[in-house]
Amino acid sequence: MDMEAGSAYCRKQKSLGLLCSNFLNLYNREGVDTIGLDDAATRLGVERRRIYDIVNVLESVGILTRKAKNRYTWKGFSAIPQALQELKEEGIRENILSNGGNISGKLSDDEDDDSSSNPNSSSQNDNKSSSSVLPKFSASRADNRKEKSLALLTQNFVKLFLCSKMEMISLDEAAKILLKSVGESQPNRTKVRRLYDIANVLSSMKFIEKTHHPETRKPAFRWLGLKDRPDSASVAPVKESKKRVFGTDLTNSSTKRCKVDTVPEEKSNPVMKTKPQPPVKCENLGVEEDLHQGDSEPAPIPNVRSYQFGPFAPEIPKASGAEEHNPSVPDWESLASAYRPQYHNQALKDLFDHYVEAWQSWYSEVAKKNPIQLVSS
DNA sequence: TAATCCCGCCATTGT
DNA sequence: ACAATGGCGGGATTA
Repeated sequence: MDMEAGSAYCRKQKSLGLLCSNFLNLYNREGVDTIGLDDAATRLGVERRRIYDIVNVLESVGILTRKAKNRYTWKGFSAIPQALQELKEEGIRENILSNGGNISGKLSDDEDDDSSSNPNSSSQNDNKSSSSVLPKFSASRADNRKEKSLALLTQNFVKLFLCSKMEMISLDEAAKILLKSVGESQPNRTKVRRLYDIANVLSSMKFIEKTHHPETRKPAFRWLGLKDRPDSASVAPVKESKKRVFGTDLTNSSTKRCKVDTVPEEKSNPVMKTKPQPPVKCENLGVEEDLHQGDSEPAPIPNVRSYQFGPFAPEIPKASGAEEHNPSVPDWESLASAYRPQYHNQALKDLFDHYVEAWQSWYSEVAKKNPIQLVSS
């Protein structure tokens, strides 16, 4: 029975990784400096919950910072090197894998340079209470929650790669190692689930890539991080114009999986809360709908929709027709340029180009200063 | 079947 | 009290 007509639910189109890619190329353009969660959710066509996931991991890597309620500040890719550097230092300092017990308590978790301290203040600050004295382990019961946060898990996961020598880790191992947090015990079934989420978004940014353990054949992830780029050489910069195009919006969403639905059985109770607003209006987001910034773009887009993988979907679908390149994929840059060609979809091509460009600029930024160089605070 | 991981309920925390 | 955040894990989807 059933009546699916042409669209079947496809989990991959709703993955966090893809969502992350969309998020990135939606906000990674000049003019953007602040991001509203509601706006993001609407434009990307996903529920708020998912935005929290994305934002949390992106913040862990320095791309964003929370500014206020419902609002994040876009720092950009250029903030990554610094963040990773600090993450690395922190990791070495406290953690030290292999451990011996656990990461010494957990004190400072956040990183980021943070702006300088307020210069203002001429003197005694006022402020209310300054109870924090820092001594006394204040293992606040409250912060217990943060111990398990996605953000922290992300940072620890990254630290693991940054500090440890092993460069191929399976999520199970990672979960086990990262279990050092306060007396957690037991199986971390949940933790692994979270790790999958994290791995997906990190993969979409190409920080890591999925592979297989040579021996075990078991799936594992390899750190790509900011691979040093030897000389630019490849990648022709700015090939075409098209700096900020984006008229097409690729939303995930189309055919939901939904939970309670029209089940042919079961007592459907009255009262099912279900979602208050299921109207997933996804289909095509307006091309013009938009908001601040006068981004007027004629948007020639021919109605895109199928589109199956973002420019950075993990694992390149070998669907490519005529491609002659090694499967090893050592460098993204070369691969990227090799790929650029055929894309029947104009919009997709533009989008891809844009991303490549952004990535490039980020790389050059990184290239200027070695990643392994302590930055003077 | 095992590996992956989306979805959204609902506990927390913020205002 | 209500709104914003975000653990958590059931179970659908994929490999």
